[in-house]
Amino acid sequence: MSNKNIGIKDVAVAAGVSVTTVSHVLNDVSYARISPVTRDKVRSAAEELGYGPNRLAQALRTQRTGMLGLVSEDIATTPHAGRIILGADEAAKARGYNLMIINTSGSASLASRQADVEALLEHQVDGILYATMYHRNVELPANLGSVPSVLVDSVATGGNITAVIPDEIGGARSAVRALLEAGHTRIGFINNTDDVPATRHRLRGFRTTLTEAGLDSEAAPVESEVSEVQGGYEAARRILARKNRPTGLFCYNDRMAMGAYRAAAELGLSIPADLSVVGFDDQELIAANLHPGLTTVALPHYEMGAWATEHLIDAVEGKTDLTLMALHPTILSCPLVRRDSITAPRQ
Amino acid sequence: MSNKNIGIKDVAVAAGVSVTTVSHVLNDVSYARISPVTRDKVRSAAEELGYGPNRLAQALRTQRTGMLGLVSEDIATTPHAGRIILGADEAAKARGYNLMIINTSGSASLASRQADVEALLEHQVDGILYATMYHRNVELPANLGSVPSVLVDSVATGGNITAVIPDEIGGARSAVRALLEAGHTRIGFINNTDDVPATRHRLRGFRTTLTEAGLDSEAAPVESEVSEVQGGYEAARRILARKNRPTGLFCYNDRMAMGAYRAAAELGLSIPADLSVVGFDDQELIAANLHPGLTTVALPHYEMGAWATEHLIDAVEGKTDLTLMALHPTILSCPLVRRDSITAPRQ
DNA sequence: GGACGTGGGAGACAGATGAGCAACAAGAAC
DNA sequence: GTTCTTGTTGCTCATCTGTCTCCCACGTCC
Repeated sequence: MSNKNIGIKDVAVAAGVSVTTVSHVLNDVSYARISPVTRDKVRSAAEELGYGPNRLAQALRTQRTGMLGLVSEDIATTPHAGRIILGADEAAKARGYNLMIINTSGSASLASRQADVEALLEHQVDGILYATMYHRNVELPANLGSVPSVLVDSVATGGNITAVIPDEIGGARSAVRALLEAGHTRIGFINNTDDVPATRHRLRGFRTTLTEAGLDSEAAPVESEVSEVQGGYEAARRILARKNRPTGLFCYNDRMAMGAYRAAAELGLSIPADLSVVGFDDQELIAANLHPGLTTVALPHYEMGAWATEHLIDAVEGKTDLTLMALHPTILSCPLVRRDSITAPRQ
Repeated sequence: MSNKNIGIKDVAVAAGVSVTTVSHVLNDVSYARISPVTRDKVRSAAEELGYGPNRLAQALRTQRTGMLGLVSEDIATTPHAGRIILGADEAAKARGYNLMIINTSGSASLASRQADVEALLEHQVDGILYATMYHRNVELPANLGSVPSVLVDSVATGGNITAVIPDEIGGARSAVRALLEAGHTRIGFINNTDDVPATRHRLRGFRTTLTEAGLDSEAAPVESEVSEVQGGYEAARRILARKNRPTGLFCYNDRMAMGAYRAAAELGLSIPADLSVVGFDDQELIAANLHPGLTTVALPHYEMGAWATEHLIDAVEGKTDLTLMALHPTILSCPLVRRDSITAPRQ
């Protein structure tokens, strides 16, 4: 209930002490020697007046605003942004920081990205989180370097900025292993056609896991399409039309898996009895609502947001040297979320 | 590329004038009389040094931070939040403001909401946007009143705070009209069981539109369930099992419509040939990806975010008196988004 | 006359703002 | 023709915003 325009000096007058003393008491300044009685007077005066500190003035003096900037791509179009923001917000709140958010578009010009960062800088944010909406290489605005910053879900083209990304390969391996463990020996992969790291990494995870299991590429067909429902449908039609069709299907993402569901339905194949399916992304809206529920690999967006914030704050407070972590991106694992789309193949 | 720690006084030294003059020039102070020559000197000095204003210091003096607080419910769990944020961010950016965002949970205690607002207040935000994730009545933290504020997607229990909400009734009417215009005369409604305004309003829109069309309640069955895919499925099974089953179905939301799709498929009913369906919400992930694409009613989240921000800034700048608008919530229309799930009924 | 216990004064942070001052010109009074 | 008045232009000084922090002051008791 902090009434605006109640300052430290109003508290000082009410408590009958100087502003210095109020500041000392309220901030628990270690070297200040003030009697318990006075401390009480100050504290209760502050309470009664509904005093709340003016963080601006504090910041001006201490050179620390307690604000972190977050520039996030495509806030509205993907649910991933929300999870990053949530992770960042909770981590920040836990340490007394707040988030200033600016949206940018994945296709925004470098100048516009730079203007976004500039706006954050003018507000004297203590650090900046730069979040992209899918794991890829981005060119960063130059002014980003003027405060500690961390990249979320991508790595910089130039390198040397701390970044946190998902373990695409590990996620793909978990997905394929789940199929393997259920007993499948013919497993197909429906991949994306975009040339992004995820495309390559998920494929690599798929391949190496099957190779290790002794399954050759004959039993591991791959079809690629645009990573949407329609693409998934088409790729699934193709892959399921093969002579020796796979009994397990790993899909690049949940949307493509949704397309695969439709393809299977049209072919009279029931999931999971005739075809086991695994997705990627764990988009609740899809994965949990498909019938049967889609087993999929979750992207650690919340965790990346929290990790990045945690370490950014450490850097701001001088507890960490980000440049040391900038050599290699930190990789967070992608856990498998089990639902009902996998079972043992008909022998 | 504003280097930090370059201040107005550095510019003053470089330009060979006083800081006052620099301030006058850079802010285009109307009453300041400064020669064009001096103005140029100042501006180019600022440019060269990469000067950027320190908004904190400005704010301390002017009592205006250029920051708006946005407390948003459940950022991560619904795509709606993202659209509100986007609308708010773009409107704010266009007028030189930035957003400070705090997440809260729909189920958070009043004390915790109050703490969120308090944090915003300590940062001296100029105004606050309070966004809930579904249109309902909320109890607001008391300290919200200390700066101009606008409610997004809800109305306050106490009333008298400016709010903007979607036109649920109009949206429902559009949905039903679309079915009517396609020639349907037996139209069912699958409703939500939660007691929220949307439930009542969509039902009212449904009823009045049909009554106006001369269709009695016999031809307009309603079934209610929890507003998820499963609930939609169950309600659809019931409604489609009726002797004279409807040929058109209006669903409370897209998730329930997704359940209806499944029910139809199981009954061998093809959409839209045997059953036309309309949803509500326009959740892209579902509506655009269902097969056939779901015709649905869009909620104006982006527009509400933008409207609220626009008017909040007007209030902050004294161009509007929010208390005048607080008497009745502003209602934004919900447009119908046509896809492929409606056609004429088989005669 | 130190040591100790208590507390206060005066910048500084970065910039905004309105009153005020110097310099000069034109017009007026003598 | 000199001095005074008045006005205008161009720019600066002092002060203010709310808080922190270094340094100093005052009184008391050994």
